Parts: sequence; C-alpha cells; structure tokens
Amino acid sequence: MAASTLSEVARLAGVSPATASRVLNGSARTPGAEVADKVRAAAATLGYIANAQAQALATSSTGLLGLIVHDIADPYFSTIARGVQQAARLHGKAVLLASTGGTPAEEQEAVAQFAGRRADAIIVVGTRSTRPEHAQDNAALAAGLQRYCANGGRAAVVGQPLTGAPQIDGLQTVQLPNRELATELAQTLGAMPFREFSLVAGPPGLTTSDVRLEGFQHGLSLAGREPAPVRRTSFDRAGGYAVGLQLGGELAREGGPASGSGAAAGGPVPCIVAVNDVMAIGLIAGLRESGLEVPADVAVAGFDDIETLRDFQPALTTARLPLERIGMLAAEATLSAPQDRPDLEVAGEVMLRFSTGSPVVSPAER
Amino acid sequence: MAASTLSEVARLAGVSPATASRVLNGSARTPGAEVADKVRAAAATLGYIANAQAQALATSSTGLLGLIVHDIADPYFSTIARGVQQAARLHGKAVLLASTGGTPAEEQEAVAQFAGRRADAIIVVGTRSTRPEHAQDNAALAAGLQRYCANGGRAAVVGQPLTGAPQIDGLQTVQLPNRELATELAQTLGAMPFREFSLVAGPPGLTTSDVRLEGFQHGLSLAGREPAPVRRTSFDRAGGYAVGLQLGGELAREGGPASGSGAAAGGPVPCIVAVNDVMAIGLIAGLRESGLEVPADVAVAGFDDIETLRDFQPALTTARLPLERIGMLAAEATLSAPQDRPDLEVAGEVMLRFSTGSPVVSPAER
DNA sequence: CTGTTAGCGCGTTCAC
DNA sequence: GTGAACGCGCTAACAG
Repeated sequence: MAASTLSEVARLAGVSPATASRVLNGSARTPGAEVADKVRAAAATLGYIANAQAQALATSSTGLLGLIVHDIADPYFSTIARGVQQAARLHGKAVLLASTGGTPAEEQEAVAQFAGRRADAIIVVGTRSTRPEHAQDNAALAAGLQRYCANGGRAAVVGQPLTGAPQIDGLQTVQLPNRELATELAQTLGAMPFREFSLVAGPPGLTTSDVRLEGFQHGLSLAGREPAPVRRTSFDRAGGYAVGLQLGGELAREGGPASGSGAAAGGPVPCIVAVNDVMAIGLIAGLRESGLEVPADVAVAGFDDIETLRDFQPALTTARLPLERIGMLAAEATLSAPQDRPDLEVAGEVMLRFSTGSPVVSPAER
Repeated sequence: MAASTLSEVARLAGVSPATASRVLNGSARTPGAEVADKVRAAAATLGYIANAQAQALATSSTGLLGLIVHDIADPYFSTIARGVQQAARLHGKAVLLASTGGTPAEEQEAVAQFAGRRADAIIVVGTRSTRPEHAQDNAALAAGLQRYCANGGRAAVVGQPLTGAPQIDGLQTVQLPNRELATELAQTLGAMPFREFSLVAGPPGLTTSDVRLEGFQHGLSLAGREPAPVRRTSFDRAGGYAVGLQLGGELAREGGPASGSGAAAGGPVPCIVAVNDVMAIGLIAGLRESGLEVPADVAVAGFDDIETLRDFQPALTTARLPLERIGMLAAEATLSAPQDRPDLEVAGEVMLRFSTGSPVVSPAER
C-alpha cells in the first residue's frame, strides 16, 4: 500500500505540504483560490488519497468505531449492526467489526484489538455470562474496557451491564427491557386459556436468557399461574429443535397414541415460550417433527421479533425489540458529547400472533 | 485516546525504546532474558497497548481487511461476512465493515474510505449493476479499485466481475455459479409436471438477478419448456410480496371464484421461481394472502438457501450457495500469496423441498 | 495567506 | 545485546 503522499502533491503543485494539507482537508482558513485549485489538480492527477493512519497519529483520533458481537450471521446481531453502521456513517466514522463467538475471553481480545487500533469508541453487544468459568475472563474484559475508557475511549454495552464489574466511568449501558417485556408477554399469555406453561431457555448463566426467564415467571405469577418448568438447552436454533423433539414426544404420548389435531379435541393446549425467536423456530420444527401442530396442539412464543422470521407460519407471537434502533442508539451514545446521561432505555412491544392462536395480521404490515 | 507509549514503558524499564520494541513485538533477535522481563513488567503495570496506527505507519501494513456489502442485515451478506470474519481472524486481520445500500456510488465511496485507511485488502460483495444511470459510478468504482490495486492493495469481487471495467490486475473474482445453478434448478423443475412457469426477478440491470434469469430460461428450454414470463419488482422481500399478491389474484380468478385446494382439483399447478430466497418468502406470503396454498395450488422456488429460512413451511426449494465458505474464500484469496491463480469458483447444489411438492426432509438435517 | 519547524508513536537501520 | 538516529505521512503551532 504505497500511494502518493501529501508532499508529492505539494511538490507537484509547487507549494508546501502544509498548504496542501490545508487545501485538501477542511482546515480553518482556506488558502487562496488559485493555489487551492493548483493543489486540487495535483492531487487529482496523482490520485492522492490521504493516509488515515498518519492523520490519526497526528490528530490522535482515528474515526474508528469498534463493534463487538457474538455472531454477525445471527439476525439479532446483524440487525443491530445495521443500526450501528448507519449511525457511524452519519458521523463519518468507519466500523471495525469483531464477530467473537460469544465468550468473554474473545470479547476481551476484541477490546484489546480495538484499543490497539485506538478506536474512538467501542460497542459491545450480546448477552453477558455469570457462569463461574467465565469469572476471570469477565474481569479481564471489564479491566480492558476500564483502561480503554480511562485513556479517553468511549464505550457502550448493549443489553446488561458488565457482570461483576465496578462502575466504569466512561462506559454507557443501553438497557434492554428484557425483564419487563418478558413479564408483559407472560402476563398476557397467562390470561389466555392455556392449560399450562413451559419455558425453553439457554444454559444457566447467560444473562439475557436468565433475565427473560425471570420476567416470564414473574408475569405468570402476576397472572395467577404456577411457576413454569424450565428446559435448559443451547441458546440457538438447534437447542430449540432438540427440546421441541423432547417436549413434542412427551406431549404426543400424553395426548394418546394418535394425538391428531388438538383443535378437534377442543380442550386447552399447553403453551411453550422460548427465550428468543430463533430458539422458538427450532422448537416449532421439533414439535412438528413429533407430529404436533402449532397452535392447534400446542402454542409457542418467542422473543425479539426477528424481521426475517416474520413470514414464518404460524406467525410467531413474540416480544419486539427495536434492534436496528438499539444499534443506532448505542452508536449515538458513544459518538455524541460525553454527557453524563443516565443509562439509555429502549421500549419494546408484545406481538400476539397465530402461534398462540391470535388472529393473523396481514403480512403486508410486517 | 491517550494511552501510554512505548518510550514510557522503556523509561520505566530503564532501557531504550528500541529494546522495548524488540521485546514487546516479535523482533528477530530477542534481548536478554532479564531485560525482557523488566520490559514486560513495565508494560504490564502501565497497561501498555501498542498503537496500531503508529505501527502501520512505520511498517506500512495495517492488518485491516475491508468488507463492502449491500446490507449487513440481509442474511445473504451477513453469512458471507461471517466467513470473511473467520478467515480474517485466522490471519490476525481486523475487519473494516461498510454496509452501503447497494449503489455503485456508495461502494466507490467505501473503497475510497478503505483505501484511505490503507486496508491491506478489500472485498466487494453484492450484485453489480448494468443500469445506464450507474455507468459513471461503475467507472469510478473500477477506477478506485484499479488505483488501489496499483498501489499494492489486494482486492476481490464476489459474484460477477466489475461491469464495464477493463482487466484490473490485482483484482480477483470469486465467481458464483448463478447461471449454472439456475439452469440446473430450472431443468430439474422443468422435468416435473408443472403446468407452466413464471419468473420473479429484480429490476433489469441487476446482474445477479439477470444472470439467474438467463440460467432459468436456458434450463427451461433444455427441459423442452417455453420461455417463462418474467415479473420485475424490487430485489427484496417486499417485491416478492407485491408480485405474490398480483399473481395470486390472477391465479385465483382464473381458477374460479373459490379456488380452494388445488390439490383436490388434482390437476398440474403452475410453478413460480424467484431469483432469491427472500423474494420467494415474500412471494409465498403474497400468494397466501390471495388464498392460495403452496404447493397445492402453486409451487414456488427460490435461490441461495438462506439458513434462517430453512425452517420455513413449506420448506423452500432453492439452489444452495455455500455463503459462509464464499466469504472465507474471498478473504483467503486476498490474504494469501498473490499468486496469479485463475478466478476462484464455487460449487452450489439444487435443494428440492416441499414448496415444489418434493418430499420433506427431517429438519434436523438442515 | 503561506512556508518552516516540530512532533504524533513506532520500527529499523546503523554504530557501539 | 543494546542505544541513537532517522523516517513513515500528516497536522499544528509558530514565523514570515
């Protein structure tokens, strides 16, 4: 990567590098029109492109925005990433992406990487972990962000605050209404004539999963329901599918050798709630594999309201999180003036659809 | 972003900056063990993190890999992005992301941005455009990449070669088997007892769409079928939905006031093929909205085999592209030795599923 | 309004 | 094995 330099342009234009710099970038005082034109012409013929590294070194500001997600191919993260990207572009920043895999150790690595590149801001997205085996890495991650912020970096965490970390001062948190929305969803569902509830969650210690679980149980109790049994599985489609096969088998057996259409039976059906949409989709696939129909034999709900999944049949009852907006918010928070505003909050919305027997809305209005 | 510097570390360790540099990075000759330890200790207590900008300036290599996509929230692109990210990490590179919106003008902007940051490589993903209004921007894009490569940058385009551009020497192309796969899909489908075929495509001038269209028509003719009529719409879910409503209305009318289940009628049904999965999903939603059932009343097929859509019901017949692998390949191509290998090719696979009446495969095997 | 100087943080050739 | 000096490309003070 050896392109032409500013001094080459300056020489060709017959001026000093400083003047060339003033012309080519938005310096306070623009040089004379003639000179400016000469410089621009020289730059054009040489195909000059300013070296951002050198500029960064000189100005100590890189225009880089670091984004750390668990998996960029997961629609949850890619939608947030789109929001971040938009905000970044609006501010003239470039996005540095790290798709980690989800462990605090990898996240910490990414933070170090971005800190080394002197990113102006870092955004960390994805569930935290309270698993004991992650305690040390969590501490390292917190320390990394701590130091990054202490050195003047701006940072934001989307979801929950860092686990087991003290107050880090430059660090913002974009609070997601996981608990509240889950409560609302459970309360709404709890008031409907379902026979019983089951919950499908990720492994214990994944904060997002745990918090949504808590919210669900709370909502159920508010609705006068018993606490629901919880199945633990992996926090992805495959986990949902596995549990779907399991639960499907149990329900089918219980409903008799030929469960058939539960709708025909007419009785109330059970309702299974997964802690996110992707798991719910897998769950439904598993239930179907077991010969059950949704919502005739069993109702299902998810969480997130992933856009790509909105044409799914039966339409999935879920709790909508404004993912793209969340990404923008996080980016804005780190990019705008470092006010000591309180932690940002976001609103969600319960979406009742046919997977729990609610009337269908026209797909046009997705 | 004012962190501690190498000379601070050196001073604290009582050595020269040069020595500190040798210790902290993998220099050829490692200094004495005692000195090394002192330096490392100093670095640790100061929380030293090397300034990548300065290193880049000194070594003229940034370790940056630029990735340009049309929309990071689109599963097609996010899956490719995952592949790129993995390869990048393997090579110790960081990924610079640009989600452009899809126009050549924005892509050109992103290329300039990345060139300015002196990215070691640039990968451009997404359909090219041959629309006349894009001719100028296409030229600018080509010129930008041309210069970037001339300056020693490595670059790759995924999909089709740049439109209207001369041979750019450092530029690799990852050829996607769009035409061949489309032909194969159409040939397979054409041999099945469908009444007739319709094609749903993006606006004319989107190369990916156009090429797949050509392939389809060719495959149909190989199967002894008439060329199929083409509906043009937007290259996304909404476009598919709109056409679905349209075609659905026509088919329903033609089938009589109460089309009901075509399966009952027993006759052969029409088959509609969309140029990508996302459009196909929208299409199905629109058809359903018109009261038609897939595949009983009408068969539907897509292209890409998007992972998130694999649990969709009816399971979508499609042509699988190994998207993640494609991303890795593109990254490897730009990151590995600049051999003059011919343009890379990728294999795909026709996936027959229930949306065209083919037997269902267990969802476990997605 | 323009040119000169210095320095951003680091790698690297040279001498020692 | 270690230190001193220079340069990467650019911006920001300071003179003129």
